[in-house]
Amino acid sequence: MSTETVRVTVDTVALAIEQGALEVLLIKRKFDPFKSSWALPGGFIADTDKTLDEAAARELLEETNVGDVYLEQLYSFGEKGRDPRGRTVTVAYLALLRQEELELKASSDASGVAWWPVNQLPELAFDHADIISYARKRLRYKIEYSPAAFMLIPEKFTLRDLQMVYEAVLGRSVDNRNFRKKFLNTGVLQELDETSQETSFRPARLYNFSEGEFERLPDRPVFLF
Amino acid sequence: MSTETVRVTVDTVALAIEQGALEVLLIKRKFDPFKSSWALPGGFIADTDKTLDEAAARELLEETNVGDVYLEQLYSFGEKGRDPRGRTVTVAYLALLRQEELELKASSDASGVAWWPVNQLPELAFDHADIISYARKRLRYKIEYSPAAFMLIPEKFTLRDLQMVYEAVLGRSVDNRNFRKKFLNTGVLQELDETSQETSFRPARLYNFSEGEFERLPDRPVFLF
DNA sequence: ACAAAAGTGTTGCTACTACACCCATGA
DNA sequence: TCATGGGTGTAGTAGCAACACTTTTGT
Repeated sequence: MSTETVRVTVDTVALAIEQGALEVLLIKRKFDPFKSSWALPGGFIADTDKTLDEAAARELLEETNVGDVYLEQLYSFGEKGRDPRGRTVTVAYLALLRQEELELKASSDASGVAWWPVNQLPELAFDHADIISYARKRLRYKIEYSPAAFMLIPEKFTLRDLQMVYEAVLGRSVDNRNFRKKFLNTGVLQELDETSQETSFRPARLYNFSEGEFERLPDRPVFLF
Repeated sequence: MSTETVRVTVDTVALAIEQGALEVLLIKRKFDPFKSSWALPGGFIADTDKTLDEAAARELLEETNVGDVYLEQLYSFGEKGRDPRGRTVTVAYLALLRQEELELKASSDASGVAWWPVNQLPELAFDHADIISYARKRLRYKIEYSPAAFMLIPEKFTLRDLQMVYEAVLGRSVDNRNFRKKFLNTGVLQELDETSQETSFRPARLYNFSEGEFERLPDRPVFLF
């Protein structure tokens, strides 16, 4: 039995929807290894972190100025050779957020922070491309039986906003009549007395997500389209 | 940013069905901390392990003599204080196996190896009770959309064997007519020309699981009962 | 009046649930 | 012939997929 220790990092795949496309938050590395490559925000566990979740939240906040966010642990990566400095285990996290509410700010460890469309990523450091595709797969499953989609849109949203999330994540279009019918039937959408901002065409009704109604659903719901 | 290193272990929740009940494989610790408590088999990553999966397989083999097994990564636990020796991150694995095919053998690090019914566990070391309940939850989801159930029964099985797995994992009984109909309709069961061993009552037909047919199913199948 | 997206119903079909009895075998 | 689990069918229902047009609004 080996008692030697290894390095452990916590890296986050933060996803958001921008104009109907799924985007991921990346930082540009300032130091070696992979200096000036793009990479996932994250870093080594600190002694002050009581939990791994806390470490992920702290790193995300420090490196990108993004806080107060939905986070869930994804998977751990520990293949030998994935970090040239020596064995490193990375606990990957998934974050879901509303891009518009955020003000990015690069940390001193990074020479940049930016959103990148997941379908046009730059060269990435380490095995971060694998981690991102794992996160996308998880999200695809997740929106089918959880309210994950609502973390990607504003509190008040139109049915079209919601449908766009499903289309962006699933990568295909869905029938709008069936989509509305099914979602309205679940009862988790609370109709508001407001409509979307004036556009040059017909304004759409706004809705809220009702956490309470969601919890009250029998079994696991299936939001499959 | 802290660059200090931490200990990383890989621990496995190995599950099997015995007489209709779900059981987990535990070892009795020979050394402190938690000397002579029961715990999950596992240990520190070795330099020779190319991947975390490999580390889990190696530890399981060394500590219990169980090899050649289905393994999947579950979740990582890293809360401060979960190991009295200092910060330790544990990457937990799930193993599914057929108990009857195994010959257990405790390693020199352990003073015992045994199967324990998940509903009557002894006091466990560390946070291993939490890890086991996480594994059970994962398995509950998993049998609904994957062929996981077939890893828990012999290659040749009766429909009753299969149903028993679902009942043990879901913790409730299911209607046998509907169960048979649904499973036979999927086409993943290959009817054999054999029947189960002579019993004092009517022998049951044996089946094979057809991996090929499973892969050919459209979308993700839903084995929900 | 036009451009643009919002919003709406029906039909056919599939797949699920609920439910109870006869069958085959060995002792 | 009895005990034991093996094996089967139906009817009602609910929910899904497929499908195209009318409405509302601002310009």
